[in-house]
Amino acid sequence: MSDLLGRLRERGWRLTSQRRVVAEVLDGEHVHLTADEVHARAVERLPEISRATVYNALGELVTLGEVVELSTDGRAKRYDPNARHPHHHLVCSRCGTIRDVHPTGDLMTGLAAEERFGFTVSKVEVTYRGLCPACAGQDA
Amino acid sequence: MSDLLGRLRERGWRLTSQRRVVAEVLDGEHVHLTADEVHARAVERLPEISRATVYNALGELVTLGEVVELSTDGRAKRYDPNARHPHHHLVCSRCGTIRDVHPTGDLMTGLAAEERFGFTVSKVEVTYRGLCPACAGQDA
DNA sequence: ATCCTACGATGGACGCAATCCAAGTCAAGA
DNA sequence: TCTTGACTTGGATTGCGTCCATCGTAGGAT
Repeated sequence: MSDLLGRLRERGWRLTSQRRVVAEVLDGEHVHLTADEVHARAVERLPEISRATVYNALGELVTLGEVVELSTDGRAKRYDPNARHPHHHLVCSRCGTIRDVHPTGDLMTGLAAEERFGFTVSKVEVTYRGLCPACAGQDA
Repeated sequence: MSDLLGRLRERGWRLTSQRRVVAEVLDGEHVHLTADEVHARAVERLPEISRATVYNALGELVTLGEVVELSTDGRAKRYDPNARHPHHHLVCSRCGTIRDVHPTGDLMTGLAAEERFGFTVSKVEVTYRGLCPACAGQDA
């Protein structure tokens, strides 16, 4: 994120206290909050902020390319602020913990031309699934 | 799917007319129906089948490993019957069309040990995104 | 062929995530 | 300071999925 607020202002984003708080909450590595979690943290700083506003701000940040939306389980979407440094995800199948990962190699070349069905392919998302150390520890 | 019903019977699956219809609807390549779409098609053959039953049957087929659940867009989950032949997906960003693809290369080796955060990684899902020929055709 | 019974089906109520909307509020340029 | 269009609000609404009490039935036993 670093100078997210500066970049947004340059793009003509009207800077309200609500938007500022949402952007501040979404800062750091391995941050993958749901909209409700973002709202809960935003409320700590700005008690009257509404859910609708959080949804609006998140949607705009996604459109602007500053945040990526993840749906790793069919439940609530999660918002990842690390959009400026492309990466993939490692997800615990039991507890849902998510880590950012940076696999090596060109993932794009694996898909042969005759397997593209005429699509113009523009990006690849990779999700590794398994058990995190804590969940692998507990038997069963 | 081929002899899905036979395999299910061997596993002690009680074969009801409802389950048979759900299994029949989920047959073929590049089939990625939502639960509601499965229900709609099932109703054509068995008018009184309920949505709850379709959800139950789909959930069981997923547990049995005969069908995989996809959430490519955060909207309704989709059900892919091709679970016995592992594959990945190519999704149109505009219309949502999904094709099965089989990329070459070992996707697992790309993830360095120090990038695994102690996880025991058991599978990898790859989603290619882009525009299908029809959507790329229309300008805008 | 018939009976039994445990497992499956039903459908309406419920819950969660997300979106919509009309009315009120405010950031930022003049 | 004023003005205005963009933003915020919260309650209603929608979409997707699950739950649950009741009814029905597949398939083994006789």
